[in-house]
Amino acid sequence: MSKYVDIANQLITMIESGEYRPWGLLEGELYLTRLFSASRVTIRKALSQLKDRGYIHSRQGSGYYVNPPEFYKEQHLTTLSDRYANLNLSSAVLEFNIVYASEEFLKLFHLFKGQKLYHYRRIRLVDDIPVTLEETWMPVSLFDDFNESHLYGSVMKYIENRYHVISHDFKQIQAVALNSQTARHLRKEEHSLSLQIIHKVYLLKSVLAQYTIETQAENYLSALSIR
Amino acid sequence: MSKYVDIANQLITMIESGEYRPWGLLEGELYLTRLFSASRVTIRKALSQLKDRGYIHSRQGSGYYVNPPEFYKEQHLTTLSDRYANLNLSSAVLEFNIVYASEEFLKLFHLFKGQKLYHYRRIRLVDDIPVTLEETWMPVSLFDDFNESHLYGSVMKYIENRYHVISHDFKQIQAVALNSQTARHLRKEEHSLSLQIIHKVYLLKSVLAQYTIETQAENYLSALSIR
DNA sequence: TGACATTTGTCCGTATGTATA
DNA sequence: CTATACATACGGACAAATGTC
Repeated sequence: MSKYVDIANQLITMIESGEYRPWGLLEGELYLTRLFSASRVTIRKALSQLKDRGYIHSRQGSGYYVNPPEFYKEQHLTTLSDRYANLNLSSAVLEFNIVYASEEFLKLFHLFKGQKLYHYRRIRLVDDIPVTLEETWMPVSLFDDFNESHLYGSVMKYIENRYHVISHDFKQIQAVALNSQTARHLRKEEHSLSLQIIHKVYLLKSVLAQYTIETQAENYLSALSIR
Repeated sequence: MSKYVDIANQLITMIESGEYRPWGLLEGELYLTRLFSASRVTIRKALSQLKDRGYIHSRQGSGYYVNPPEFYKEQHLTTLSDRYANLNLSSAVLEFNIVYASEEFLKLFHLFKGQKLYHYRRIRLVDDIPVTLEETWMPVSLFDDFNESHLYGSVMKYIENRYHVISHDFKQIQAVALNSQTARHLRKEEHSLSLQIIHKVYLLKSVLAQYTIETQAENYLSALSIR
């Protein structure tokens, strides 16, 4: 682990422990260089991570300020396992099979006719409350040792361990009305509105490793931009 | 304008002109330091901007790669004026008035009973096609010279010129079904699904300057995360 | 497999610019 | 006006990953 990541994590722990008031002032760069025995460049890199993740913001000539929890705590637009890090995340598998790729998927995954895809649907639960339903397709040719047992953990982590390179996660968000089956799985009313996030997970270059449709139980996501 | 922003803009122009194939290799840091007569730190800062905005990604030991246009061209989750920069953006004002703040708004804006809010609804059009309907509230006490003429340009820019500090834009996204009036304004079918983005724009500390409900005409947004 | 050059990533010290209080 | 604090920029060194011979 690099030094700035380590420092960033320590600062995040401090902030999440409630050590600072929302909108309150964080220690300055000079103080932090001494506290962590690091150069100013390294401290600034750590602080920049905290900015990107919504924990703090800064004003030239003034200082670093701690953001209120809603800016970093809520349903953010990242991967699911990231969103629910440190939480009691589990899975219920609804379906796992191997299918022939349709015309669209052949093109999307750059496969040849007759090649196959893993296909699964699973519910992700936090503290036994359903938060999303995922439907995913992945090329069999890329993952020869993939099986149902992987669905009970993080599939992203499996892909990372397998290839050591996930370059992109491209997401599109859209509004949907839940059909009766999905609503039942997510314990919502039929026809209630929610958000769907379509993920395209790439390995290298244009190699698409996973196509996922993630249907949320809750009808909101949050994001933050800072100057 | 700082040097790295200038370099970043030049690189973006190069990429958008189609000078590179999607997934193709960008020149290396060393080459760019010579091309722009800048230090490696400055080049890296410029490249880091491009990464954050979805234009490129990098791999240690290998190089910088140009992303396909869908990663940066589409409806991204930023401010509207940012999303449609360089486009022919115009406004149609539906309503502009001054109202007493409700209980909720008094609390949200930290106002005292009896204080007032500007309230407006406007349609934003790109090439005369409606893209969003905005409904906004802003405290009169913060903006004594605000009037309807400002609604035909960027209100964000007006706020920035007025106070020189916008610290945060906190956004929440939710799915909605368009009511008949909104659907008509956005030229969509009644009850069609779309996305709503609720913006809270902050000045300094906890000073909320604007609360906006932005209803999109199109039912999608995109985002990108990169390792 | 191993050695090597290349390229990005991390880290340090230092100087100067600029906004804030 | 001045001190403080963040922002930008330079130069240099070494680490780590990659691609190739």
